Formats: sequence, structure tokens, C-alpha cells
Amino acid sequence: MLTRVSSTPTFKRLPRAIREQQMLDAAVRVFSRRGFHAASMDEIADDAGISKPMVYAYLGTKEELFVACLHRETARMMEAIAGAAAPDLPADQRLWRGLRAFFGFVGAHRDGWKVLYRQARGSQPFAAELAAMRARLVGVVAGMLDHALRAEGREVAETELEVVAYALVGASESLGDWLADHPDAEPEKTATRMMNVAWLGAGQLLGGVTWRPPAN
Amino acid sequence: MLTRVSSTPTFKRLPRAIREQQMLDAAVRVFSRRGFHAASMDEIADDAGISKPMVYAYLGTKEELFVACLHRETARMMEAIAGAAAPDLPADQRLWRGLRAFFGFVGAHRDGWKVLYRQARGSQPFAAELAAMRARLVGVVAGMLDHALRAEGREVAETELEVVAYALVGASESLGDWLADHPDAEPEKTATRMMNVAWLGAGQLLGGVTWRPPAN
Amino acid sequence: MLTRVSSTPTFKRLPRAIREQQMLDAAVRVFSRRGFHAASMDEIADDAGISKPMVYAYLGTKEELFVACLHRETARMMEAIAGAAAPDLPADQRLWRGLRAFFGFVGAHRDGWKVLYRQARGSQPFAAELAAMRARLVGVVAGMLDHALRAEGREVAETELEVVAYALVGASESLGDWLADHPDAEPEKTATRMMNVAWLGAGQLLGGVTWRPPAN
Amino acid sequence: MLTRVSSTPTFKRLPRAIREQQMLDAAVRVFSRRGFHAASMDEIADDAGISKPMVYAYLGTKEELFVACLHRETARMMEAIAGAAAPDLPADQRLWRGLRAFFGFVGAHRDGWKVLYRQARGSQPFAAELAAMRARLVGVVAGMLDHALRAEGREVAETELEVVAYALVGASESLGDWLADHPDAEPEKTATRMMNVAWLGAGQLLGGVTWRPPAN
DNA sequence: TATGAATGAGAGTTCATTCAT
DNA sequence: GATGAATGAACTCTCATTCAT
Repeated sequence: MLTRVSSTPTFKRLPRAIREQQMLDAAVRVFSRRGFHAASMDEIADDAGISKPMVYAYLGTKEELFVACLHRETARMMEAIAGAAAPDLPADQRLWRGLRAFFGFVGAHRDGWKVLYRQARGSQPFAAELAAMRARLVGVVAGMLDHALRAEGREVAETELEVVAYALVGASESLGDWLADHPDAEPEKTATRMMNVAWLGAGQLLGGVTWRPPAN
Repeated sequence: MLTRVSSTPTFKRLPRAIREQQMLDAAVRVFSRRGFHAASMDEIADDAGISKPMVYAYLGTKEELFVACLHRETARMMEAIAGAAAPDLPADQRLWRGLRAFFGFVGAHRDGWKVLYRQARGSQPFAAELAAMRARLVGVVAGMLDHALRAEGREVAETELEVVAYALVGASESLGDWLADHPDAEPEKTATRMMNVAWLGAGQLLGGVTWRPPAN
Repeated sequence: MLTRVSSTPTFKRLPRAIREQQMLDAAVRVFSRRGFHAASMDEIADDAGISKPMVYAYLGTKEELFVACLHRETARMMEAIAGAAAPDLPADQRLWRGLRAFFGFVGAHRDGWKVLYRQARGSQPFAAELAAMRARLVGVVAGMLDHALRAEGREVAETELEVVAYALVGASESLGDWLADHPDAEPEKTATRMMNVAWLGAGQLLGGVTWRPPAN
Repeated sequence: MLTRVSSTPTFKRLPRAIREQQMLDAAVRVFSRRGFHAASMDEIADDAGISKPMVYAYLGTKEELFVACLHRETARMMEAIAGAAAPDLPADQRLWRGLRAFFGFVGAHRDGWKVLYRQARGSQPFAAELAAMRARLVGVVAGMLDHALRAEGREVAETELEVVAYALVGASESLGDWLADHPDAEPEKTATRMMNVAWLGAGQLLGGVTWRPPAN
């Protein structure tokens, strides 16, 4: 029930760009708290301290609003990672810095991460967006592995590489998700652990060691 | 007058036990297709070929229905895995069989998997259920690693082990998710790949090789 | 949700007359507990230890069932009162015995009374039934007053009498209602108090004393 | 093209305060017509000439809406009575004016009265509200009696007084209910009759005359 | 620019009632 | 005589979305 509240208007007539960021912040918060469907435009507007029609005027439909959140968070994350893993570093350095940036981002933007990882996934309209981002990540990781591999004069089928990369990305996502739910966990430590699993496991593969299923 | 005779008579008045399974099947299908919120009880009832009130009479609320699905699918999956990874086998054998069972299950019950992995996760009321299952898996995997480790006279802090196990489980889940979306992919092959990453990576760790973050 | 319960059937294949009374008992209980609308045929059948179709077979529609309850309780109450207030007694004796019987009935059949007084009243389909019963009571009371009056050689317009009688009946109903809600109250005492108000007030009127509104 | 001009434009976009009153009016009408359970929010919205969501937005749940009606009508009635029966008048004057105000209110707000008297009573969630109002009335009446009594140097046990007051209030309610169902009845006349019963009956009691049950 | 007022459409849930066995 | 299985129809409540000011 709508109860009348005499609210002291905090800031009015803000320039559009700022209002939009406020709204996106609120939307990310609410989507992360409730999930896409359970989130209501009312709550988002409230949380942004603004009236519903403004949200529609600036960011459009609920779906469009979610996509906008997705875009912003995706961009932020990819930027953070790309900025850290400079392509001219040696492979292990790149991987390490990438992981550190990734877990750093998750730790600093837990809400954004939940939106990205938990809401977008599985909801048909947004899965594509997410898949694209993951594909880019997988590509980058596969590239690193391939590079390191060639440096040692070895070569592995592309599919093979991709699955390994996919598994590494998946493991990182899971650990990231775990991090998002544990406010006290340290991103840096988590990154180190992931690096251990990733680099050593991959390293073996790259070194030519392979496990093969038994005959039966 | 033309009387239609339906060659396949839609069976009516079925005993409860059967109807319940039909409903759960339908529910799993619809939840996997739409997600929890977007799924409507109407669609589930329709898909089960029965009227809505029966669903409520037998399986209760939408939430309770979802939990029932969750239970059934979780149980099925854990059974499949536990049945395959007999505890008296050597660690690598257990891991391998467990993974094969896991990917086999995902391949055979893609809908069930989506419900488990994509819907339950992140939706507050169900996350706990899921987390419990994952915890059991992580525990089992950590146990395997620990066992293998001790066999070689080595030891690793429990937390360390758990994070590694968590990463392996996470990677498997991601690969499972990927499998669920690629109808043509072969579960066995996916299992093999995962085994490679897991066993080799873990093997290194167990062998005492460790990666350390650089000074800066 | 319908949960399967393996119930040990208490008595089966009872003769119709008994089953009907069981059902009416259950119905009165449930209607009194929940009110007409909030009561569900399911709960009534359950409370009677019988399946729903039997209720329909024996007592018909929910509305018909309620009317049946109404009839039975009304008849019981009128019987109790009529049996006590023999027409050959002096007026004050009749009034006193009638009141005692009335409050005795309410005290002994609190559920029945609630059905009568709280549910039937105001619900269009049943109000008539109730109004009829009240009319009979009012008639009896008015008759008593008239009789006593004539014995003293006085006379009062019929309308006048009826309103007084109506007020007395109303007061008794209210006190009855109060009694139904206070399990520890003593019916006899309540009857005495009502008798005081009724007999003295009426007595004055009958004695020719009248209160008149002031000029303004 | 024929453009219709509605001479009485159905005003739209009314301010909240007005709409709320319109809704309450409609709700009282419908609740009185159908009873709480049988009334549907659809019908109430229709009757108010507005869409359902507005009702929910302004007045909340069906239950809350009913309570709001209850509050408004209770307040109105108590105000009418309290305003009439000024405490500095002699007891009989107060009683008379109170009764006149009461029956005047019932005559003028028949719908409101039905809601108060017939729906709220017996429905668990609202009975308390009603009981509170009745308790206040009973208290006031008992106070009047006590006052008049002491003026004559007499005294009666509190419980005794309360039951008498309760009976008087009950009688008035019943007469009020009768009035609500008889559009042609005159409130003033009904008040006079009630006053007769009340004042004379109470007067006797106050004068020390008492009726006692016979030995048997 | 900004918002209170307003609604169409639909979801979950329950219930009286009836078959078919 | 007795019941488990089954449903059409309502009803409460919510939400994304849009006017009109």
C-alpha cells in the first residue's frame, strides 16, 4: 500500500548523465538483491530516489534497463581485466594479473557481479550478452595458453584448448561467485589459489602430459 | 454425426504416484525452459496435461513444487555419482568415474540440470538447497585429493584443499552447463577433458609444486 | 496440499440417519469456527471423518447444508424454550423459565448459537430463516406482556408492545452472544440479570409509567 | 464525425484524499450489500468508478480496506453520540440524547451500520475492533447509571451495572439493526421506545427494586 | 524536467462441485 | 455406500507501463 510520505527532495534537476548513473546504480543494487523478475520498477525508482516515469524516460523498459546494467558492468569488468593483463607480458604474468583484476573487480562490485553471473545467466533474453562476454574471456585465455605453448614448440588442437580455457574461466566464475557471497574473503588470496590450479593444471597439459581414460 | 475416436486415448484417472511424476517431469521441463519466475503454474499444468488444482493438491505451492523438483533431481544426480565413484577404488579412478557419471547425468537430463544449476542458484529460497549439494560434492572431491596426498606422504592445509576442490567442482559445473546447451556434445569426451584439467592440475599441487605471486 | 495419510477407518457403512447427524455436527462446528464463507466443504468433510462426495450425496450444496444446520439448531432452541415456558403459567414465571431455557441452550450449544446468531444474520440467503425465528420469539414475548397487561385491566397498542418485545429479545440475544464467548460464565446468572432488566422495565411500562421526550 | 460531449464529465485524476473517500464510500456500500467475504474487490473498484489497482495502492488489502471502513464508521458514530450526550447534563437527558443520536446515525448511515454491526461481528479479525467500540459504549452507559444511582444515594456492584448496561446496549443494537432494515421507520420514534425500556427498567433497578429467581 | 494518478493484464491460489471406479 | 481423482471459475493481489498536469 502506498503510504504518503513527505520526502525532503535531496537534489532536483540534475543533469541527465548523472541521473542515469544514479538509476543504474540503484538498478544494479535492486537486481542483485532480488533477481530480475522479482525486482520491481517501483523499488528501483524508490532506491534511486526518483519517480518511475523518469526511469522510463531515461532508460526505457525494464528489460532495456537490465541490459543497460549488464552493459555497464560487463564493460567495467572487461576494462579492469584488459587493463591489467597487458599483451606484452609473459603468459604467466598475464594470467596472474588478469585473475587478480578479475577477483579484485568481483570483490569491489559484488552487486554488479551477482547481476552479471546469477541473473543474466539462464534468462533467455540476456544469456546471449553474457555468453558473448564469456566467449571473449575464453578467447583471451585460450590465446595465452596457445602463446605459451608455441613458445615451447608445442601445439594443441584448438577445440582442446578452448575446453581447457572454458574450464578455467568456469572455475574462476565459481570462485568469484563464492567470493561475492563471502564479504570477508580476500580477493588477492582467492586469485592466488585460482592461479595455482590454473597454471599448474594448464602447465602440465602444455608440457605434454596427458591423462587418458582407461580401456574400460 | 462424426464421432472422433482418439487413437491414443489420453489416460484419465491415473493413480496419484504416477500423476505426481508426470507433474514433476512437466515442472522440470517448464522451469528449465523459462526459469522459476517466468514459469507459470498454468503452463506447468498444461504441459503435464492436467488442470492446475491437481498440481496444487498434489505438490503444493509453486515454491514447494520447485523444491520438489530440486530434491528429485539432486537425489538422482548424487545417486548417479555416488554409485559410480566407489570409495574403494584408487583416487584417480574415483575421480574419473565420478566425472563420467556427472557429465553422463547432465547429458541425459539436460532440463534437470538447468533447473538445478541455473534457477536454484541465486534465488534466495533455493540457494541453500543447492549450496548443500555443492558442499557435499566439494567434500567428496577434497576427500579424494587428501587421500591421494596422504598416500604420497604429503599433506596440505584443509582450507587449501577445499578451495582447490571448489574450483574443480566449479569448473565441472561450468562445463556441465556448457554441455547442457550443446545437444551434440559428447558427455564422455567432456568428462575426459575435465579429467585432464583436474587431475593434472591437482597432481601438480599434490606433488608439492606451487605457484607464488611475484613480489609486486 | 493434500498429503497422503493412512487413516484407520473408524466406522464404516453407518446407517444414513446417523451419518447425517455426524455431518451436521461437523458442519455446525466448522461454520461456527470459520463463518459460512470461510468454511470449506473439505474441512467439514474432514471434521466429519468422511469423504466430500458423501456430504454432497446426503446434505446437498454448501448452502443447503448450512440451512440444514440452521433448521436443526433453530428447532432445538425453540423446543427448549417452548418446553420450558408452559402457556398455563403466570407471565413472570413464563418469562423467567423461557429466559433460563434460552441461556441454558446457548451455554450448552455455543457452536450452534454462533452459527445461528453470527453467521445467519446478515447473510442474505439465511437472514429470512433467522428473522422468522426471531419473529416467533418476539410474538411469544409480546403475547406474555399483553396477557399480563390485560390481567391488570390495561392495554397498549400492538406496535408499542412489539417494539418493547423486540428490544427484550435483542437484549437477550446480545447477552447470549456474550455468553457464547465466555466459557466460564454461568447461564443461570445471566438469565437472572436479563430477567431483572426485562421484567422491571416491562413492568413499569405495563404499570402505565411512561417516559416522554422533552419538548425540544 | 459525431463527437460525443459528456455533459457531466466523469472527473478523472482526482487528488488522493477525495479518491480515498470515494473508495471508502463504495467499500462500505458493497460490504454492507454482500458481507465481507462475498464482496469482491472488483465490485468495490467498479462501484467506486476506478480500477482495482488504485484501491490497493491507496487503501491496501481487502482486510485493511475493511478495517479502514470500520474505523471511519466507528469514528463517525462515536462522534455523533459523544457530541450529543454532553457529560454535564442530567443522566436521563444524556441517555436520551445519546439514544437519539445513535438511532439518528443508524437511520442516516444504514450501510455503515450494517458493516459495523453485521459484518465486523463474528469475523475474527474484526471482532476485536467492534468489541472495543461496544466496550466504550457500555462503559459510558454504565457510567450514566452509576452517576444517577449515586445521586440517589444508592450503589450497585460494578459487574451488575455492566451487565445491565450491556443488555441496554444490546437492545439498542438490535433495534438499530431493525431500523437499518426498515427504511420507513422513524429514528426518533425508535429512540423514544428504546428510552422507555431503558430508562424505566434501569430506573427500577436503581430504585432498589429487584427481581429474584424463585426457589426452584 | 518531473510526478501523482491511473490501468490492462496476468499470476498464484482456493473452492464448490462432479465423475468414474 | 463410498472415495480418490479431477476441474471451471473466481478471487486477491502485483506489476510494467502510461497519461495529464
